Amino acid sequence: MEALPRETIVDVLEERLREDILAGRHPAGSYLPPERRLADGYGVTRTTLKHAFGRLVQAGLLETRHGVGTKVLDYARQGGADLLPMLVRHDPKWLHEIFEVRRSIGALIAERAAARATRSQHAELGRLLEAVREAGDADAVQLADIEVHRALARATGNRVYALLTNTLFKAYLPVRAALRGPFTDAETAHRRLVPLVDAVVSGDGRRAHAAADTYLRDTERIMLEGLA
Amino acid sequence: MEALPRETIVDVLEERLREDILAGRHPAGSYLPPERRLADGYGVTRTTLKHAFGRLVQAGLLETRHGVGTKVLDYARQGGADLLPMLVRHDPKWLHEIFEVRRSIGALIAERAAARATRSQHAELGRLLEAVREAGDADAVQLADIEVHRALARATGNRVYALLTNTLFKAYLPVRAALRGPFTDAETAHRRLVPLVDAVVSGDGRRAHAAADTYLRDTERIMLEGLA
DNA sequence: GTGGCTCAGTGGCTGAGCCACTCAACCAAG
DNA sequence: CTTGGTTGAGTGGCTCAGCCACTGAGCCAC
Repeated sequence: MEALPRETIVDVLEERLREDILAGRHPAGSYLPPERRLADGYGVTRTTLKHAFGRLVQAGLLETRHGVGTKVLDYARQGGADLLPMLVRHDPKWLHEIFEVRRSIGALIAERAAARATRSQHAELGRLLEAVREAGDADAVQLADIEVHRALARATGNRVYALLTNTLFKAYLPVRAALRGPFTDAETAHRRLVPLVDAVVSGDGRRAHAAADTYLRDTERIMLEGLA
Repeated sequence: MEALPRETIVDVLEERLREDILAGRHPAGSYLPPERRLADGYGVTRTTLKHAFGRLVQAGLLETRHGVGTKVLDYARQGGADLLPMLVRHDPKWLHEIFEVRRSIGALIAERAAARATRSQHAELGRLLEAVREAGDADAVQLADIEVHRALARATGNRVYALLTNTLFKAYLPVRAALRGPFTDAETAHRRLVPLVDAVVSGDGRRAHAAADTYLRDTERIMLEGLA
């Protein structure tokens, strides 16, 4: 088992604030009510509210200025990719756009990985691929699959790809359970990955690019079917 | 003028903690000292420390568990792209890797934008391109240039590209001043952008892809020269 | 062994309070 | 009039002391 999530007040408050902002109840460019009043409204302490603010500030949703107030930013303009988990939870339509980007970048990563992966990275890919086949349930298969893609990103030799991959995964992690379609059968999931890993290990960039595209299109289609 | 940054205690503390973590003084997997002791050590209140913690938790550098402690995570494994600004500040070597990714994704964006941009987006690109020429100093040129790229990302019709673009810009924003090389002359900067915008407006995906690649290689080279 | 209890240690959260900053209104000097 | 300084209300930044809630290890009764 893995120990997981506690829902703290700050979590709930952050969620609530985010919803209020994304839903337009606090339009971009406007100022939030003063902290004392807002905290009062939500029934929490100012300190707690500020903790929630801190997260939203970092995410690019808010901007506080000492002595002035807290301004709602336009996330499309100021926000970074780390907003995606929030945005997906707020409106699943984002998933389509995330998948499209994932497909393009995934192909890019496969191509780079084919060109640059080291021997030991080839071996690691093999091990992780095998782990997909041996995973117990859909959940485990999905996680094993993610590990393969992480390893591919590492194999590019560019750590930024690894971080981007993390970001995109985090984006649909909140709705992960609804996207298990491609992973219900370990054997099938494994088979679907083989051409991609093969192409990368063979060092053929073009083939790796194509294989990644195929793989991502297939899994994407199945995932989106599962949603409908 | 633009009103900007205040360096608050939390900012400094966050920076300090981050350095201590990235430098390995708190290795991944280990636990930080208890908040009370750590706050004492840094000479701040526990509340303030927790604000700094909050940011690092969100960035994927720390994980707190009620009743247990605060664990240092492996950012390469858990961290998202929003860590990049921190990482660049800690070690400028990251810039090379960021630039490589920016080049690949930039080309991707240009290609998509060529295929999908609307008439009004074409017009907007024209306006923003003109703004580059008319910008006053290197700083303004750089900002105008960024706006062109933001508009390109929007023109893909996929909002995730816009967020990714923001993320990558934020990554080198902390060292922006050192990367002004390509923007010292507005006329030159403008001329360099023209083929890219032209290709996108013409709707020729292949040409847009190539033009973006050329543009990004050129500016990248000049920026990195400026660093050395 | 097994299960329940206790307790020390940890992070979560509070509420009251002071400090620092910003802005607009006012006012006096020119 | 214009200019420049002062003031005060309102805001976020930060502290402090303290209680609550959770975890895990050790103990104990069964």
